[in-house]
Amino acid sequence: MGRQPCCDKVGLKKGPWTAEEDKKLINFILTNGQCCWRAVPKLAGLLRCGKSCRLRWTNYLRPDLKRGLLSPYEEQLVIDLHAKLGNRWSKIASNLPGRTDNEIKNHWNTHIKKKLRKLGIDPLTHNPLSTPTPQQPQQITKPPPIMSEENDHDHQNIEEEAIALESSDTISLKNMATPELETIDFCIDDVPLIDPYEILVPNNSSSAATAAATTILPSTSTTSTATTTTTTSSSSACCSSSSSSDRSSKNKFLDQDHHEWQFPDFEWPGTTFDYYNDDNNNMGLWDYDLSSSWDLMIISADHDGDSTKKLDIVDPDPLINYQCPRMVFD
DNA sequence: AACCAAAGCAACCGCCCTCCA
DNA sequence: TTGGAGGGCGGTTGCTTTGGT
Repeated sequence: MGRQPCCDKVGLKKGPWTAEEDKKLINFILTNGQCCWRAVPKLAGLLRCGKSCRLRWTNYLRPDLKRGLLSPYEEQLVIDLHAKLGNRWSKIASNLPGRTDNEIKNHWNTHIKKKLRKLGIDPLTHNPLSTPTPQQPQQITKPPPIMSEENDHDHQNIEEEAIALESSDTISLKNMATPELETIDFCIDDVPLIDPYEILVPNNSSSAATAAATTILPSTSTTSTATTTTTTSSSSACCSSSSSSDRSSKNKFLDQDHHEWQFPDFEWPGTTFDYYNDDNNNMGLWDYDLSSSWDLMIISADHDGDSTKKLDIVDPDPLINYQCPRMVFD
């Protein structure tokens, strides 16, 4: 008995995603959460395979993704993890918040492989290709800690995993949670892969992506702490876009008459999809200015006069005062 | 300016694993 | 226990961009 294809491919669109398709998918996921990818294209009005939708979301549209090149630190971490785990990109990616397995895999194939070969290292075995390279421990400036409360748990996992990986010869990631910049001994096969001038000095104001991932929409919880789930608990987020505490009658997204969630149809800030057109190819829709993007989205929906939309923005500033459900991303 | 090759990366393919009835 | 469904994962493809001539 043959295995059924993941979907009926007849009439389905393939190839690059358009802005319109992205918008539909984002709209759908934000409204309904992630659930049953096979059903997503139909429900979202997309002529795509469910698998394609999932990949597009996880690899490109997810709000907690970092964009842009891997930092030297991340690159080094990838190399070390690859030495231990091999081509298990998802495992490697799980140690790099905001990075996807696909992204890391691509980066490995296009950049790191070459870099290692240039240095006389076999990218497969991590052993010298022919003539051994003189080995020196190198120091690398560690990145700014990701210490917002909502991803504390995530961070803790990363730290634990990193420490677990810390065998005799590799990375010391202890004290990652320390807010001050430190240098740590960083010895991956003791091959210096970066020059000192290549080391980025992290900005303690925290990464934009981290900030973006921090609070997508504020919780209606009465506590002042904005909490967001970690990026790994996919099952808990399935088909849920809010926590139980969010489901209070005070929630402005809750249709009081029908007891249903009402989300606005929204337009992304800008006339066309600005997130495709950033100058640096680094700042995506979800990056630094995410909260303001959502701000615009909410305000826009609020002002378009559509009575079916249940937004009731009382205090647009600060954003934390908005009465809207917390979106759970993973 | 035009052409070509190489590089980069998003997306696809198909196998594998896990869950559940 | 078994088989189907759903999703995850790694490898590969092919389109787009970039750089060189």
